[in-house]
Amino acid sequence: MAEETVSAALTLKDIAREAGVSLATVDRVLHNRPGVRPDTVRRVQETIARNAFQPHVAAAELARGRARRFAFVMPSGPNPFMQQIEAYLGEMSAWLLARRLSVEMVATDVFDPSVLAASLDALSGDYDGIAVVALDHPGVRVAINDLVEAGTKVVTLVSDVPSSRRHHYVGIDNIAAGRTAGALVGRLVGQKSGKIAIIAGSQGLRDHAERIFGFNQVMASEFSHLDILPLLEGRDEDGRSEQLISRLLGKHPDIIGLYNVGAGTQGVAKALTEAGREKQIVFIAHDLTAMTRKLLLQGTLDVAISQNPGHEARAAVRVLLSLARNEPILSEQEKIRIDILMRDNLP
Amino acid sequence: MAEETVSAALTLKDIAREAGVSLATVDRVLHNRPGVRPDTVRRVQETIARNAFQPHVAAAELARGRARRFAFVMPSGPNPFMQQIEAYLGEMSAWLLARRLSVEMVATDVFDPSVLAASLDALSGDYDGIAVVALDHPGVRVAINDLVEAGTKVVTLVSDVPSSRRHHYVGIDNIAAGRTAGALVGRLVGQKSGKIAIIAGSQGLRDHAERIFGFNQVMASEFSHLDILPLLEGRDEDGRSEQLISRLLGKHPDIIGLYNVGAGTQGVAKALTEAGREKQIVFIAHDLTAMTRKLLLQGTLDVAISQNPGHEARAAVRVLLSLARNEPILSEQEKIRIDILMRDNLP
DNA sequence: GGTATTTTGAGGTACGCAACTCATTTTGAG
DNA sequence: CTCAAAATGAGTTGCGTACCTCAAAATACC
Repeated sequence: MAEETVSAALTLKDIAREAGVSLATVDRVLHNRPGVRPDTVRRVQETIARNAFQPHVAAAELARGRARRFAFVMPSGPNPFMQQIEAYLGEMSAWLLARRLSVEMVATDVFDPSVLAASLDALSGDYDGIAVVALDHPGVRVAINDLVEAGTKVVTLVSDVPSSRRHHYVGIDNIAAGRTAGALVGRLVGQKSGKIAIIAGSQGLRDHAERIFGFNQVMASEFSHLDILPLLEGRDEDGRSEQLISRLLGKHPDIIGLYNVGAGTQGVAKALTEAGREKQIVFIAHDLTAMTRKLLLQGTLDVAISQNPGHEARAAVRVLLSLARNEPILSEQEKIRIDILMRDNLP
Repeated sequence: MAEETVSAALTLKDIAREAGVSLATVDRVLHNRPGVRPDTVRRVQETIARNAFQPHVAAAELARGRARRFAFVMPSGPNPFMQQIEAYLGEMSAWLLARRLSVEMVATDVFDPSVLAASLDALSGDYDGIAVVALDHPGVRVAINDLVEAGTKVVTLVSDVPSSRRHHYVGIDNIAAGRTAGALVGRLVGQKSGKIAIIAGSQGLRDHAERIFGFNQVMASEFSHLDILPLLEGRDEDGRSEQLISRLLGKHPDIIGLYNVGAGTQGVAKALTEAGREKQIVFIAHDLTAMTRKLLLQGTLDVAISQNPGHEARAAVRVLLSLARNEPILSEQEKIRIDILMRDNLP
């Protein structure tokens, strides 16, 4: 009778034996520690590659002892989107605890570059990884690069700083989001012709500017028969947005579409319903909140374009963890999709 | 100077001390082993709860030694959707290896209840968890229940068997998907009136039947001015679907909307373009493949309703793993969304 | 009361790796 | 060839849990 061939998973010891070196040397190679001849490094790495060896993540985690600390740098003040991210992190607490990970929230004024940069500087050295809702500004870029230089893993969240050396961006392509909004407005107004209104928080916000850009791109190239009204800026405030839209509706009885790029959706909706035109005007906005959900079900809001905040929170944690462990990232998994939410596919 | 308060994570030893029992007893409680007085069990559990203690997953994983084995029971034959799931599992191979997990594919005729049930029976005892694309049939239900009874974790994938004792379902709500399709057709045809065509693989397939149900529901309640043509059955084959649609288009010059419930989208698209009516007719189908992607970009297909196969593959693995570890499941994370994909939000 | 049974304690081993020390060997420069 | 520096080997310890054995204590039963 043949002996049973037990294909037990390989261990570092097996790699050491096969490469003809000691465990200590394999360990040095694996962690880029100095004191190994380039020749030997190659030999060990080849053995690892040939056997498709992966260190047992549980053993590695257990052996390193210290827990990993991550920080989420988020805007201060009451921002529903950010509050959702925080809530989803809370839902993960058992998951985090079982892995001995700690995630701390750091609130700061992310809209002031020097304040944000100072906040980031202050975190240096204390954390293994940092997720930050960042403004794209030279000072912030430098602060991020300093963190990376010091060995901290950095992930930008929701808003990217592409010119920095951050390891990863967790968020959507806002130009594509704007294009999606444009295509939906154009398609949903049907054969009618008329005016399209567009309101944003501010053109100075990178994500808003990008959405507007994508929106205009599609409107110009595919729905040029529609008349786009000049952009309004509502500063993401309900009151101001309502005022602006009310006035606009009064002036233009032939508005058939409305795109709200940023927050303040409640104000916009109020203006629409008070004018009694919520059924005639195609209304598209961003993000799924309790309020936009209600508006979708009522029919006031036709489409909500959304990025899943739960997914973003979890993806940021997973990416930071993979980076800290020197594990490959499942890019498909961590990519944030542009969700088109209508009444019937509400999650 | 005050001593530093090191808040090291709790261990089983700490729980044992605080509960006034030995490590062995805590272990017995934690793993539901017999030989502990109910009174003591409660005391230990309370201590665990009071401290929000979570066993260190890495230590637990390392200590148990044996690797976990999972099986994916999938339809045999060339099914692009299933091939995608397989491909995504392949992308996870490093991730799986690092956790010493093995995932094996088992192809079978999932459309024959007795064959499927026999396949499931044959797997009993060999696996820690099984994900299965299951037919909803009494024989299959029994096979699933037997597996659960024997301690195997079972997850239904894409197609559910709600009456069984499976631990979890990874897939979408197909009624909601049909409703979404209906709402989109209704909205996108605009003010026009005319006929709506609908073609499915077979009404006998549970997912198809559910989508049709949802679709008709919305059409009846909200777009009753549209004339729904009798359902065609294309058996998910391109050739047959093309024939059926060609004939239908010839008979009805006033078709303005078309919903393909199942596969065979290529055939349907061919019939549309050969009739030269791909721009006039709103066309909605399911799933994102290389082909539907092309059709979306061309404008032949207006919307693809999709469930992310990568997400489904990963969610199934994660859920099986969490179940095997007796860990809580992050339900938000594992919920599969109904994706509305248009040209501008293609992933 | 004594005996059988149940419950609990004490302790050990193993899992695979990180991180470290110290001794030894090899290499390279002069 | 000599000596210093670099490279490598050999070994230890500890991480927190699972799983096991055996003895001791507590309890139940008659």
